Amino acid sequence: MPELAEVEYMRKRWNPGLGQRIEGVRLHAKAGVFRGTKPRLIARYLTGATFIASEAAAKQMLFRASGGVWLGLHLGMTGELSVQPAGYLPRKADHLVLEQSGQALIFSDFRMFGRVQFAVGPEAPVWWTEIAPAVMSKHFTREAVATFLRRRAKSPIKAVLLMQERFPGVGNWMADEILWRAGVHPRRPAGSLTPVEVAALHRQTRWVADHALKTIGETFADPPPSWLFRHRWKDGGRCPKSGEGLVREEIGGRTTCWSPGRQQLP
DNA sequence: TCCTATGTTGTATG
DNA sequence: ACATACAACATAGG
Repeated sequence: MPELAEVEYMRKRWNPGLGQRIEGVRLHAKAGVFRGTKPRLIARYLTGATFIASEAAAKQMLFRASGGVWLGLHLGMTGELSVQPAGYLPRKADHLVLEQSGQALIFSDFRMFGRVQFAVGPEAPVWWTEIAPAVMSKHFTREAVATFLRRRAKSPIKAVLLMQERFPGVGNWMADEILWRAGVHPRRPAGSLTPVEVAALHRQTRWVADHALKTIGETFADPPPSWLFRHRWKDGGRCPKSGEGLVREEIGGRTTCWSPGRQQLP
């Protein structure tokens, strides 16, 4: 489920816990989402700490608690955050539960492609600070995109858009939406795009991120029917701009949807 | 039973 | 060292 805007929405779901003490921690220490961490240490440090602030970047979230405690969450493919009433009994996929007075903050992920990260210290940990600058930031320039596409010249542009080191937060549906709006065929080699196409790709990346945050990121509401998003999920969909049938094929290992009239190979 | 799924990551190959 | 391609991870639902 989660790309840039879905992640932002999920981050805010824990807002009711801000300013509240974490009275207890329940976790599934052997769950794959804790790979590379020491779950018992996480439980020990979080217990008694106060949840202070959170932010999202790319497809990740960072939760800060008192005492220099930093909790990172990645939702993988099926991760979710929720708030449940106090006394809630964790279910199978509820791998991390932060108990507060009157409520519990839940991280669940049945497929366990998500992950938990953890650090203690005065500064945000490197696994957070090394995330690429957001596509809405001033660092995401047309020139940076052009340089990156040149370095990945032979890969299909669809696969390149999924690379988090340059397009943080872009996932499968966003990549298709961006290419559709830019009028670029997903199978085009990244190095073959003209300067005009690179400019369009850069502009549409920002546009899609901005508008997804305003719809999905705020209320989890679907974007309007004018978006490819609303038509791309199953066979038989029609292009909201041209009305022609959409095509779905696997590109770069991911199901890809495009509008053949608007997005052509040379 | 078989296929698909809004994501990464390790590994093999060039 | 770098770029590229793809299997693997784990689970549910159609």
